[in-house]
Formats: sequence, C-alpha cells, structure tokens
Amino acid sequence: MERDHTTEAKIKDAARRVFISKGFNGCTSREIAKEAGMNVALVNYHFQSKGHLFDLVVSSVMEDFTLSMIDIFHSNMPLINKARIFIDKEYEFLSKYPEIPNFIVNELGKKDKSFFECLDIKDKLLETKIFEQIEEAQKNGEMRKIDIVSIMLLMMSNCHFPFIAKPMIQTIHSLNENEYRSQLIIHKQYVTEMIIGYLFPSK
Amino acid sequence: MERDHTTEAKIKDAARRVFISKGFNGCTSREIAKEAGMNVALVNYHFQSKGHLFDLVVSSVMEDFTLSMIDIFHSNMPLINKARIFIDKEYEFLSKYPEIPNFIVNELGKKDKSFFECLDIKDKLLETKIFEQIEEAQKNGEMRKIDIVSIMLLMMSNCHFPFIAKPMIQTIHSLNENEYRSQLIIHKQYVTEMIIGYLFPSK
DNA sequence: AAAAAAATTAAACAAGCGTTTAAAAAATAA
DNA sequence: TTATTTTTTAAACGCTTGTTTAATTTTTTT
Repeated sequence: MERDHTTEAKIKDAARRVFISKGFNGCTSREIAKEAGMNVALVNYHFQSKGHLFDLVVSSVMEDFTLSMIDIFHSNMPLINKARIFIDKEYEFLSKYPEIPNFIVNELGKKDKSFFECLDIKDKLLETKIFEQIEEAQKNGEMRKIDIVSIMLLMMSNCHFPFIAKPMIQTIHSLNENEYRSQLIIHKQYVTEMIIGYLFPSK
Repeated sequence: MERDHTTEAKIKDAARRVFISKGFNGCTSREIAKEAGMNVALVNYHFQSKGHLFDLVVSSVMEDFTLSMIDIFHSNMPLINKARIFIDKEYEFLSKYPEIPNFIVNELGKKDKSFFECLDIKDKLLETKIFEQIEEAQKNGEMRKIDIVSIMLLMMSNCHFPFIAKPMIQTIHSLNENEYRSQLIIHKQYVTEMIIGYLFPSK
C-alpha cells in the first residue's frame, strides 16, 4: 500500500486545502476529516495533533512557494531576462494557487521565528548566486543600485499584493472573476514594464 | 457621563486592539473583556455579540483607512504632487497602524460583499473627483494611460505589502525592528521614484 | 430618602473544540 | 487458518467557547 492515495495523503491534501482557505483558527479538525472523507480520530491517529498537521502543511506550502521563486535564478540568463521571467512565473504560480500569499503572510506572521528560520529561504536564495549576479550588474551600471531587501520587496509587492487584495479590489470596482483575471493579465504587463524600467534604466 | 472613557468606549477600544492583532477567530470574548479590564458579560451587555462588536470595529478601521487615503485627493494640486503625497501619507499612516493592512485583507476577505459594499469606498473616491483629474491628465499626455484599477493596485501594492510582509522579510533577512523601520524609509523613496517615473514619464 | 432604572458581577448554560479511549474491522504474518 | 498487528470507528473525555441568567451594585429619577 505505497500508492499516493493512502489515508495519510488524503488527510494531508484535505488539510492543505482547508488550512489554506480558512487558516489554522478558522477551521476544525472535524472539518478537515470531513473534507478527506474520514473519521476525526484518524487525523490524530496519523498526525498526532492539529498543530502538527498544520506545521506539515505550512512547510509543504512554503516549499512550493520557495521553489516557484528560485528555479529561474539558477539559470545563467542576463538579469533583466530573469526579472521578466520571474514576474511572469510568479503570476503564473499565484494564478494557480491564489490563496497562498494570503496564507503565508497570515499564518507565518503568527509563528515564532525559529520555525520560520528552519525553512531557510535565505539559504536557498544564496545557493542560486542571484545576489552575486545582482551585485555584478550593479557594478557594471546595468542595474540601479538598490539593496537586495528592497529589490525583493518591489518584486513581491507587485506580484503578491494583487492576489492578496483580490476580494477588496473586486468589491470596490465591482469586478467578477473573469474581469479580475483579465485585469491581472493587464496589470502584470504594467508591473513588468515599471519594474524593469526602474531597475534597468538603460533600457 | 458623556465623557469618552465610558465602559462602551473602553470595550470598543480594547476590541479594536485585540481584533486587529489577532483577527476574529484568533481571540475570545474573554480576552477582549480582560484587555478592557471588564467582565465578560459586559461585552455582550453593551454590544449584543462578539460578531456585532467585530463589525463595528471593522467599520471603524475601514473608515480610518479610507479617510487616510482620500483626504489628499480633495485638494486641487497637480496629480504628480498628489501621487507623491499619497505615498508619503500612506506610509505615515501605516507606520502608525502597521497591522491594519493585514487586518483588512484577512478579515474582509471572509465577509460577504454586501457588508463590503455598505462601506462605499468607491463612492467616497468618486466624490473627490480624483478619477476625473486622472482622465484629464491622461488626455493631456501628462500621465501614462493606465486604467484606474491598475493605478490603485500599483499604489496599494507598493505601500501596503511592505507592512503586510514585514514578519516574513524580517526573518528572511534577519532584520530587527529598527533595521526594518530604516528599510521602510529607504524603500518608500524607491517606490515613490519608481511609481512617479512610471506614471508620469515626462519627468 | 425612597423608588426605579441602569450597570456590573459571578455563575451557569449548551455547544463545539482538540484529543483520547476502547472496541471493531481490516490487513499482515505465522 | 490462526494469530498478530495495523487501521478505522463511535463514543466519550475535559476544556473552552459565546452567550445568558439572576442577583448585586451603582446611578438616576422622583
């Protein structure tokens, strides 16, 4: 019984769905069990506690999230291309999992730093040598001299916020699902143009 | 006894603090009562239910939030100045209440649209005639032709996200409170430069 | 000062929570 | 098959939740 439709996998998948859309405090163990089509006791039998299951889900989500960020950095493209593709891939990933940014900023904000650190996002970023490439491009004058933190903030702000604030923007401007999806496609182009234009002024 | 340190006011203030930092599901009625230095029963005596009190807090927060956005729009400055001041005031407001963006996107995402609509943010924005001013500036060629939704998204993304993602960025880059505050000041300048440069290409 | 109203309290309510138990069912090993 | 282990179940556990009750204190009214 090594297939991937084991009880454990079903529960973990259900937990992921429920936790992402409702948060840790916003859902119950019974709700997760029901989503998985299981008995409540099975959740604790296989995963000890709600909290432990949650930590597993958080780690899994963060892994997907980090992976979606760094896989572009590993190539040896010029930085300006990487920036373009990064924004593109980020919008693609977030369109697929639009609830993840909200989940991350919400649920990880509550956790203490030690849990956060063991996900070692910084280390994974360092491995890609992206920071060296940025430093070099800045010395060459190809790239505007801005610190890493702000570069990351600029990128993430303009990629994540449109997904985080979706319900708010949708209501303010009376946009349905399709209309907002179209808006995101247009917005991605603006964002790309703006960020590339700012970070690489020569172009 | 018409002063502003009535029991009701104390409870409402305490509820605002607790709700903003922990969310609706993240806190209890007893916690709010304790924060206010009151008995639990008093919360329901004065505010019927936790949910009703929460709605009052949300409305109050949204009012402050909307007010912080629109008061610059009412003046008859040139648009480029309004944009600069908007970003400045937004960072000022959010530095004072850094938990509000997170609270808004989280708690309002759960509410149904009818509740959202009765806050009529769009109407308040329309009253300021800012949309007309934008349209005119775009016809004059002073401003890049971008739809209102994306303009708002650009503004809010770059103002709000740095506060929303604070815990994440802090941990990734090992920044303490003061270091992050300094980062925000620098970042605000980048953001201003980038957005103004993009929206008003002539400059 | 006495009576009426309002505000506050401690205690209890039923309902739901995460978790555990102990027995039944299913799967595995002998 | 029989014995043994693993998995699943229904039921219950103690605890916390939001809310209510009924009694007490404080304030207001007369």
